[in-house]
Amino acid sequence: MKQETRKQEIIRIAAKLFKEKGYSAVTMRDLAKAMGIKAASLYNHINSKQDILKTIIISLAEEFTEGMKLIQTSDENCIDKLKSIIELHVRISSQNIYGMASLNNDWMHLEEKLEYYQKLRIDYENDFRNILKEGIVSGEIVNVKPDVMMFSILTTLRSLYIWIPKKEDLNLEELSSTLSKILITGINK
Amino acid sequence: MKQETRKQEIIRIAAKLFKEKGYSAVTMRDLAKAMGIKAASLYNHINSKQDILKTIIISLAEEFTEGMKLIQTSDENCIDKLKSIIELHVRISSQNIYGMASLNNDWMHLEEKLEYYQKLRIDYENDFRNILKEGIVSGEIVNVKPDVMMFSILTTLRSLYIWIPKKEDLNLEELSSTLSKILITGINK
DNA sequence: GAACTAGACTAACAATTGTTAGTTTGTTCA
DNA sequence: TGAACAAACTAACAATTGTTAGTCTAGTTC
Repeated sequence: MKQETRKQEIIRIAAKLFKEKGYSAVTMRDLAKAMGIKAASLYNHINSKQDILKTIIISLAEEFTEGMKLIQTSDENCIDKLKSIIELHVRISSQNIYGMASLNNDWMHLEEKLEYYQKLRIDYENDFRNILKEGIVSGEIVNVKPDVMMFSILTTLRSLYIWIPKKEDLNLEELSSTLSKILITGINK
Repeated sequence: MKQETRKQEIIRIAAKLFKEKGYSAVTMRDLAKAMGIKAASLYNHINSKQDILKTIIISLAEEFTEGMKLIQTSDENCIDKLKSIIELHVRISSQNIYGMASLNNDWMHLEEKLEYYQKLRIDYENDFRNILKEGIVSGEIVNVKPDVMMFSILTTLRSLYIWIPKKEDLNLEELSSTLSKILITGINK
């Protein structure tokens, strides 16, 4: 088990505060207080507030991109690819509850990395939509608007970070399979 | 068609800015600039920045609560109640694209009205969950965890404001029925 | 024409913001 | 012992924050 550096600790605590109040509402003095030090001391470890946000968001976005590339190039059928995407989101979200909040809510405060982030996001959505479209062609998936299907599934997956911490008895595999059932086969009997 | 007061105009423009950058990142000078006036002039019409947020969020939250009460006390079956909830969200979200962003992302910056908002939210979720539970008992809805079902459907509905503005050719009734199909009967063929 | 009103303005405030410079403290290792 | 380093500190900065006080202007009403 690798020891957490002071920088990593600052970023972890920052993500927690960002989740509670949003990037803009968290001051460097808030963060320092949560670390038990003075604001100026933070700058021995990090370059800027913006840099913290960038680190949190970009590392997560790249993790999703890598996961999607693996799924996309696998030889699973479309339904199984969808299940793999659901597992990907459950895994990353449960491991990064706080960071996921920044990814979802504070990406617009990225500065130099904003364009790069937006490209990753658009590519991810395109890959996702293409899997659905393939499923429609192959007859695995119903022929309704792929945009609406993607929106529905993806917003649910993107919001997992809100909901996971509220469940005491969390079994990740069980959550993935329950979600797969609901998202893929619906709730109607 | 009632004429919009200056106050309502300020609130409308504020909601638009809040959607783009979040409540905390929007300054009164930003808002004034968007209105074409000076920051101090805003205070001829509104009491405080906080008051703007409160107005946006509470009016929307109460609109949802009223809608839910009507659906809850109707004599529809559970699946039809769900469809009515979907229509409720599509209608309110499409009429208040900007305000919905504040409702979803900036509620934690409410001050005196925070508790009241949270009560409305919890009550709404309880009503929603109870409809699902009734559907399970009556055999209309599959017997999987109602919490996960509610989370899945509700997060999709709560995110409509992100997605609706991107669709040029928006037919609200069509969107409601497509969403009903996807959320209720799933995407599997 | 006088009074009133809506709605803008300038100027300023006290507090808070992210950040820098320079210094001190304690620990590690040659 | 002494050099080196990580990590904290104090003090301060220039800019920005929400907001107030007081004033001016143009239109409406009596």
